[in-house]
Amino acid sequence: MKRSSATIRDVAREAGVSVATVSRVLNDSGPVAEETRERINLVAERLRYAPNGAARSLSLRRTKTLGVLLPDLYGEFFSEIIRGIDQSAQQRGFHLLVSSSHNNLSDLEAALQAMRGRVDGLIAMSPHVDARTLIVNLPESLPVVLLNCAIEGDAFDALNVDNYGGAYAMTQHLLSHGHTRIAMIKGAEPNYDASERLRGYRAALEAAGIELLSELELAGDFTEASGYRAALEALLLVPRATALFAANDSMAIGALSALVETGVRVPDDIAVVGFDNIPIARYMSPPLSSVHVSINELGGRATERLLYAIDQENRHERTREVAATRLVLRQSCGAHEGI
Amino acid sequence: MKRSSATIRDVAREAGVSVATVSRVLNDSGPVAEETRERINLVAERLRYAPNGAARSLSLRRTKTLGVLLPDLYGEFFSEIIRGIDQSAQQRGFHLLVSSSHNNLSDLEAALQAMRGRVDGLIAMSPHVDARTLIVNLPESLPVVLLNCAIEGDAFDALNVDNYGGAYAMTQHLLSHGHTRIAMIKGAEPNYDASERLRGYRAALEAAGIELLSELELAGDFTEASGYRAALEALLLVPRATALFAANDSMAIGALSALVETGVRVPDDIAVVGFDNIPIARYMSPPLSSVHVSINELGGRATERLLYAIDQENRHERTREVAATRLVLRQSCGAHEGI
DNA sequence: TTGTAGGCGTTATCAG
DNA sequence: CTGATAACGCCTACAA
Repeated sequence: MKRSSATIRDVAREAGVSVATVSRVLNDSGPVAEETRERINLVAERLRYAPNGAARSLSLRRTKTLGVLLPDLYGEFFSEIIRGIDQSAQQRGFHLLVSSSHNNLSDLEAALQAMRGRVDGLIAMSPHVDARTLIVNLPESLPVVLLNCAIEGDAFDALNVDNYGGAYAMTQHLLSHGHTRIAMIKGAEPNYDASERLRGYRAALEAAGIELLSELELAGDFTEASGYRAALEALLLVPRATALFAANDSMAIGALSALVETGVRVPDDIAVVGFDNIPIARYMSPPLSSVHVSINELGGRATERLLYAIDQENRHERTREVAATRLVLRQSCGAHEGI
Repeated sequence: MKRSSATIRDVAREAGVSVATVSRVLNDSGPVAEETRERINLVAERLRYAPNGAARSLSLRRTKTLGVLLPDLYGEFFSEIIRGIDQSAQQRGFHLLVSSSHNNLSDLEAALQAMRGRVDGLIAMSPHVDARTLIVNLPESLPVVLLNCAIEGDAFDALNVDNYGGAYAMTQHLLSHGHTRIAMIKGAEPNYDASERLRGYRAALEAAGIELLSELELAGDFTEASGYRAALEALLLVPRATALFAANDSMAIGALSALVETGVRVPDDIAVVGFDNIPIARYMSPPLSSVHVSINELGGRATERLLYAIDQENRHERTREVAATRLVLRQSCGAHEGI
């Protein structure tokens, strides 16, 4: 019973041929006599031979795997996005090397370093990541697609959600239904999505000639718990806000829960809306209105872009793409009844 | 401007030393004069040198990465479990090669093959996977931890949720509160979790001397949508069921939604309970009672086990571990009011 | 159609 | 302390 597994040499020896021939039949490159081919296949199967990935990558200079850099895997948003990435990648025979939860910069740099020679390209999604860090830590030959990052310059391909536009549109919608005291539950602070959504909210209010009140901008960190707390805070405002715009659905769901518990009716007493339109939003009670983002499509799109960049050996134009959002109006904002 | 990135040779040449010395300072193995060490570090930094992972793995015979095999990444359950795995892995400096969405067997086999030489160990979580497939497709030297798989034999380390016990306990709880007509929304069919949970439900009913009725076992597939549909079906039963036990929380949430929409009060008219206790369960209205599973802890635990196996070079006893569950009773089952 | 040999980038074992 | 040099497992000219 051998300790380590069969190599191409073992197969060659058993089949009485050279490694070159074995390699040829396994990748069917080059001509091989039908008879030897069969013999080799048989031996390979018997020995349960499978090529060693590391050796293969080293020799071929490509790994057939994509690196995915994430901030943290919490919640449905990320699970959806990875899902989108994985589906597209798998379709093209690529694997995923994921690395998440980078709180500090050195963690991130370490992860970046470790990707070297292990991936053919990289999808980076840390909202904290700035381009500089990436440029410094990556070989220029590695194709990169930035997903939802605060981008500066045009060194990378980038894919962003229209956070600003979505927030603007949703705020405008609330305004058009008579709300003037709209509170926003903000996202985690140094986050790009968070600040863009806040910017959209503010811009819409200003465009409507409504004064921005800092008391209406409530702290949050994208978790249900923070949405819950923020909603309780919102109830203390005088006069009370008539609408609550959470920077993501998780917080909106937390807020809904707080309101139900305190006997505040949604949407009659207060309207609630979220952002992302995660699958579960539709099943809340009342069903949650939200700014729809095609999350897994976003992941898929990023993968396509990356694979293209890899095919072109990075000799393509860098482009920036902004994924549109659209409002999905359900009962939580009272749109159905028309306030 | 060089096309490909710097190798250890480049660093050696620039610093006027041999590759061996460079390797020594980079991994600080072996003694090196302080002066040369500094020089090498400087050059390495200037050249932005980072060791090639593939070459490193090939030479060291270990990759510092763990393979993760998943059925599909849908929903909060999987996102939580990967999160748990990733956290533990990262702590020990390991990366994750994930591969999911294996519908057919050949996909799975391909993924397994591709892991060869790319990972130091494997966490497999497909509820469809049977041990045979794994054994046949993996080199015996690769440590494997089975997570929530239908296991047979003792060829692998295994970690399971106490699906049976949890379902039994929850059913018993409902029974003890006077429910006798308890409907179960089943999980996706060939799934191990699904069948174990069903088995627990049935056993509890039988133990209470209650007849099993097939009309009370409703089809589901773990998605919110299927829970929604099942709840509507349940309402058609005569006499109506007084409690609804969904095989996971997503379906329970779908069911809640359907009940609210049709004006059926929970828990007054019908109790609803789920399984998994995903983070969002607590924020439903009414808050969802569920069988708690420490999901991300489960992932973390699996990782620990795998890392241990790797450390022991697989020369350890295989063990099977069952993670306990506990009931988390919130308002959706009326436990607070005591039916 | 097949085999030989060199290289992919590192690490590690020897001598010096 | 440092430098050759042989692995690691695979692919691919180039020769035969």
